[in-house]
Amino acid sequence: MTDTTAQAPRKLFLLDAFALIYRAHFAFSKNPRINSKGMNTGAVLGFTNTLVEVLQKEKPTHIGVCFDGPKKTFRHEQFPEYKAQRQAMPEDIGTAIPYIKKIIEAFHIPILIMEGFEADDVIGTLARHAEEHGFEEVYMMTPDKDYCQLVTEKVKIYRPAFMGNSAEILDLAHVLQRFEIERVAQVTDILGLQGDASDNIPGIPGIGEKTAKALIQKYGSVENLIANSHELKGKQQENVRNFAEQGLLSKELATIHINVPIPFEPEALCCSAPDEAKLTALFDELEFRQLAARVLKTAPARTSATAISPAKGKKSSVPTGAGHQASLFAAPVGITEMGEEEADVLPTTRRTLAEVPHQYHLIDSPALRRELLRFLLLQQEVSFDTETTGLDTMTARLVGLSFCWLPGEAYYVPVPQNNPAAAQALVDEFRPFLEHEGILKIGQNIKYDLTILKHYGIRIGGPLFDTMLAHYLLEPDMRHNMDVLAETYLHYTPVSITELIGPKGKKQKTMADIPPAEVSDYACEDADVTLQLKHVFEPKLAALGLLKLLNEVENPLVPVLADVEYEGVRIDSGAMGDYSAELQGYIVDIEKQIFAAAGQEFNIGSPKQLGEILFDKLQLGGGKIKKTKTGQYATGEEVLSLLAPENPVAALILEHRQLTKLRSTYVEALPQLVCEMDGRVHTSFNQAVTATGRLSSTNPNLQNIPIRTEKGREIRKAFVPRDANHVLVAADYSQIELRIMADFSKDATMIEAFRQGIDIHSSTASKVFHVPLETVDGEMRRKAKMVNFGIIYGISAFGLAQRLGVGRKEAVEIIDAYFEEFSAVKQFMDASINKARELEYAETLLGRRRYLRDINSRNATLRGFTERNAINAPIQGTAADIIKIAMIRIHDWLQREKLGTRMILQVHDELVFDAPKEEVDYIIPHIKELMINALPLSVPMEVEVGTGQNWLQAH
DNA sequence: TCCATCACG
DNA sequence: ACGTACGTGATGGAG
Repeated sequence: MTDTTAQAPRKLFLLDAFALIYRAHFAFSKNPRINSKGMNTGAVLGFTNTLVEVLQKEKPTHIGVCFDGPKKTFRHEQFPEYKAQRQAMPEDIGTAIPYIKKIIEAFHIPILIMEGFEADDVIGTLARHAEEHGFEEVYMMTPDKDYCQLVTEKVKIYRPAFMGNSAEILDLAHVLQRFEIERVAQVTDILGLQGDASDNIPGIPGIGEKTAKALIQKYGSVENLIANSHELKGKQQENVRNFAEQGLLSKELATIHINVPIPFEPEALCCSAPDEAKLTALFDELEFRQLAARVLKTAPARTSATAISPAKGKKSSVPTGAGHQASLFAAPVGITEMGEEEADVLPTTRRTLAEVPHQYHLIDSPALRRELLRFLLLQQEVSFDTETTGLDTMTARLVGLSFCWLPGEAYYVPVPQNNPAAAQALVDEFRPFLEHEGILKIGQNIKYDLTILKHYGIRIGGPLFDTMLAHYLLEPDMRHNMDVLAETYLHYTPVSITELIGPKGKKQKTMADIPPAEVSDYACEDADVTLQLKHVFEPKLAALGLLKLLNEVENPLVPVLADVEYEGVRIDSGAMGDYSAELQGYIVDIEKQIFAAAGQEFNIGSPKQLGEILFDKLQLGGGKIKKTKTGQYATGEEVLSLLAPENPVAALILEHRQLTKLRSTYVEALPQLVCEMDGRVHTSFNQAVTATGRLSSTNPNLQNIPIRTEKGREIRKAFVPRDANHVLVAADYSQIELRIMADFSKDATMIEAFRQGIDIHSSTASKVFHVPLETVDGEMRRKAKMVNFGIIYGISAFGLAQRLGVGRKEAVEIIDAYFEEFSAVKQFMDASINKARELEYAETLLGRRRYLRDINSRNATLRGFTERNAINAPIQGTAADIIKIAMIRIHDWLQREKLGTRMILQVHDELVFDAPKEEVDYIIPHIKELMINALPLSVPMEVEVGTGQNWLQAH
């Protein structure tokens, strides 16, 4: 960062022309740009936009555009099938290329082509030359991931911006993290193993992305993997041995060669002013008026696609350590010298504790503890972490607390003696800080710490900031472990827990087995890293307009979920046991019938064996036999239902499936998870896993308890109130997602139906089938219901046809009729996709994003998926936003009113409460009101509430 | 560890 | 020409 040279830094951009042209072309393929002469100008415009943007925004000192050379490359000689699946170049691209070349020339940018080599070889070679010539920054501009193998500290990938979203720079750390490798050269090993369908690189069968990463992590290279194939097991060993050569060839094909005989002439790559006359003529001919205005007049400032909203709340003036006198609390030192704005651009090697200045202190005397507490109470925000004996909050015991309020400086307070009373005493000592309402508490997955401390009678006070949730809003579909976050955003590798407590085993050590002096660095580091992550994430969230969502929804939801989990749900284990026996009786009986029909015994639960019995032995299906993608017979619900008329055994198998599912997943599993202390099950709600903003529930999953079938419903009878003085109260949003669709689309017909309180599926049926509401029959309503679901999911004729069991033609007619009647819905769906194409993300009413980076993919299937996501994600996500707000307000209200009612479950559009009988009549209208008004829409919200002695009754 | 299957919204 | 409804988690079987 200390640049002492007089010369300005040299910055080279190398563009992969064909990759960018293809991407540009397909980005416009859905609504092509045709000029008055009938020419499809999408590719030219997209490419030129990209070029102009990089020139204006990145201001390179040097630039070159590389095209694939003519003739076949050496790769085709090695492997004739190479890129054989590639379709011929679309005609529109063929006509675009001469124009693109002229535009590049008008910009005075050299075009680089080498016969017999592809652009990636040329770019790789030139990038390496440039680095050797001392260029400070070299960017390979391409959407192609193969280039990852070329990335170094100086050479990075520049993934171009498209239509308003910002560009992305992939540096060394990104690449290593993404492929989970140690050296970028191993990218070729990964690609060599897993193959690449688009280039027709075969790879090794049975090895996909996951396996490839794991194998390369273990063996380092394809060659070494083959040499050690004796260590592999079964089919995998067989495949690696049989396809060893194919694997090596694949690696070779994926390897970019950086020894292309091309001279490196920096002067030739120098940027210079464009030939404006030529550009004017070209843009005129192509009818690029806006572009011409941007390029040829003044250089206008680009407006950002997102508004930057200032951070809300108090201007924090965090006391720095400098003013404090105690020697312990010295001046701050940082883990890295990196400023926030540099963090995501700078590639650095990842550093560890030993390489970085820090002051971590073990606080192990009463005097030091008192002093620490005094300082804690002076702060406005503190990150803290609990060290415990395990991850299960119900059984884990506290081992120590760490705190940090200045980067690089942290404090660890161990529990003085290893006993519960000492832990309680320590917690009590720090209670004034922990319960302080004025201090912001920062943590990574802070719900865990809240729950641990709750067992010691602490209710954490003050606002919360969870770095895990902050990152969840920034990158919803990535992982949010602290270690990954530290590597990505701080270029720092924290001490691993394994280093401290040893590998997993039967004699697994816990924190309590390690001397506090050794735990101290680890614990301090966690609090320190968490604080630094907060400082990195906050401005990013502000820039994307996500701070409000974090501070007003996600962070306040944390203590609510902690309470919901802590309360738990009582399960009637006796009833479960009885039902298990009953189910077992049915299962044995059905098994006998199936074996009789099959003429032999076999494992009904094995899709493989079942397929062989049904299709080989019994010859069912009359030739029309479906296979799964792995080549086995498909025996899913759909297939078996089709076979049912042909042979009664199919229906028996379906029934067997249902019963064994109920037994193993619910009836047997749930009682085992009942906590001995209180007779309740305590699920975990994960707030940072779904792509849309919903919660998920694990261990056990209480969001998929059966209800749709009679035998399944029985299970809900075992979900009971805590005691005889309580009842369960269940409150459901009615049709929340369709109401959101009505609000988003402002469709008059749909809004009217909701305002009048008409059954929405009947209403839809009446419109679609053109009959009066009164004459809508069950069958019409059923079909309309499926259509309504389809609307929320981003409808497709094929999908609807499948669900309705009708032909595709009829499905198309129904959809057409729907869009005729609900034209605003159709417009909204189109607009959603168009918006997502520009932004490459979709957002909810509160600004929660889901990135849709494949929305402009040229792979039609992938693009189709992503387009449906563009419609579904805002709807599903807004529903999630709404119920989260309701949960926070209801929890808040129950506390303020000091009521005994407890929220005990959330199931996406339903909340369940365990309520004292005498409170029921009082709480119901309030809960309804709080749910209805959580986020008012232009259509009324409806909430249905029921009560009962078990969850089934409460519906 | 992956796959197929199926439970829920 | 292709292959499709959206979002989850747990299970048993097979490699």
